[in-house]
Amino acid sequence: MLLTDVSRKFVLHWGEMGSRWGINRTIAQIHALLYVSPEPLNADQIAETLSVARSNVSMSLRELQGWGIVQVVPVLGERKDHFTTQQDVWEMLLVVLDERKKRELDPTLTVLRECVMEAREQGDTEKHTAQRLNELLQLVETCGGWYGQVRSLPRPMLVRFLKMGSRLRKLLG
Amino acid sequence: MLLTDVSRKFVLHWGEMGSRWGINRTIAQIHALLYVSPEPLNADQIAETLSVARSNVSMSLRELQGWGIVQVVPVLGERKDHFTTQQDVWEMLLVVLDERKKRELDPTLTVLRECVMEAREQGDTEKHTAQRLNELLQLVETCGGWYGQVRSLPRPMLVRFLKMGSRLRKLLG
DNA sequence: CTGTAATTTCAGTAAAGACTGAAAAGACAG
DNA sequence: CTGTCTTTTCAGTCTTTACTGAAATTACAG
Repeated sequence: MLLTDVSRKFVLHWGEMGSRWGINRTIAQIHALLYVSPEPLNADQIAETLSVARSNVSMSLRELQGWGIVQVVPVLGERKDHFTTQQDVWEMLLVVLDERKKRELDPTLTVLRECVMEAREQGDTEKHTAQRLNELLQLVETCGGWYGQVRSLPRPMLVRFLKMGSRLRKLLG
Repeated sequence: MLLTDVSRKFVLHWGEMGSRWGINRTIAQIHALLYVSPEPLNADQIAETLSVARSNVSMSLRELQGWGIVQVVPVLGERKDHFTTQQDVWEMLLVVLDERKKRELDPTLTVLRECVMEAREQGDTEKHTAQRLNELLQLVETCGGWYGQVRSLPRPMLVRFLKMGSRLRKLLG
């Protein structure tokens, strides 16, 4: 299995972007590879194509499955597990956002709430801190709530909403 | 300079979150520290409070200034540079999003456009790749365009928009 | 069961990223 | 200028994270 020029370019860039957003480079590359692959790949093919150890692929695939963007598919007449990724990019985006919300935003909300409470208990000593942290908490809560709203829109409406461009302003104005 | 319990908790958490999003832990901690500090701090104070080398603080502050979320403020009767961060959290969020768009989304757009073009040049060989990459490109373009729209709303309208919760659905329905 | 293929685990190692301290450069009062 | 205070740079080191390969485990056909 050899990557074409275009695929290689994409896979490398995707890996790079991943690592800038706190996602392991190899994991992002595997994801990219599966995304452009016309058919499901098995772990050996992935390892060979990306020149990484078989065991590394195994761990990375498990991670991707944990994120919910890669799944095992059976291939007729093949004993090895084969893997694909979501073909619908919007679904993929939402799944990733959900996961990051759960893993990072929600814990931050919890910590901020605790901090604001504790700061208030300290009275005047922490008045300023309480103030600042509360502002941040409001922001995070607002964004989280908004995301929940958007998330619950039926898919076509969501896409329509994002595509509506300059009409957004009119709508609100 | 010793951190209070609340501040320490917040600073540590913020550092942790930063590193999950591809931002150096120390840099995020410095940002958090400045955010809760009632008055501007100089580099030595920061270094002492967070127990990191003075030189590290220097580099990190420079990075934060590059992101546009920390600035130097002169303090009367003080020779050393003092630093603060945006007090308006919304402004802070937008500045960070702008910067990440510029650094990560825009380059990705460029690469995807190139890839789609190159794939199309290959004709049938890369038909599938062209297809997949184009879908991704559409997604990124849509999101980028949408952000541009939202970004250009006057601040109060933007906040109102994010806070509007369940009315969003009605508005679109 | 037994043997073979496939996958996972994990201790050890390699690579990447972050940090330090010493030295250089810059700023500025006298 | 000169001397002092401040900031920056960067080579070397340390820490963290990622990766490998050998061994253990699992899956399953015969």
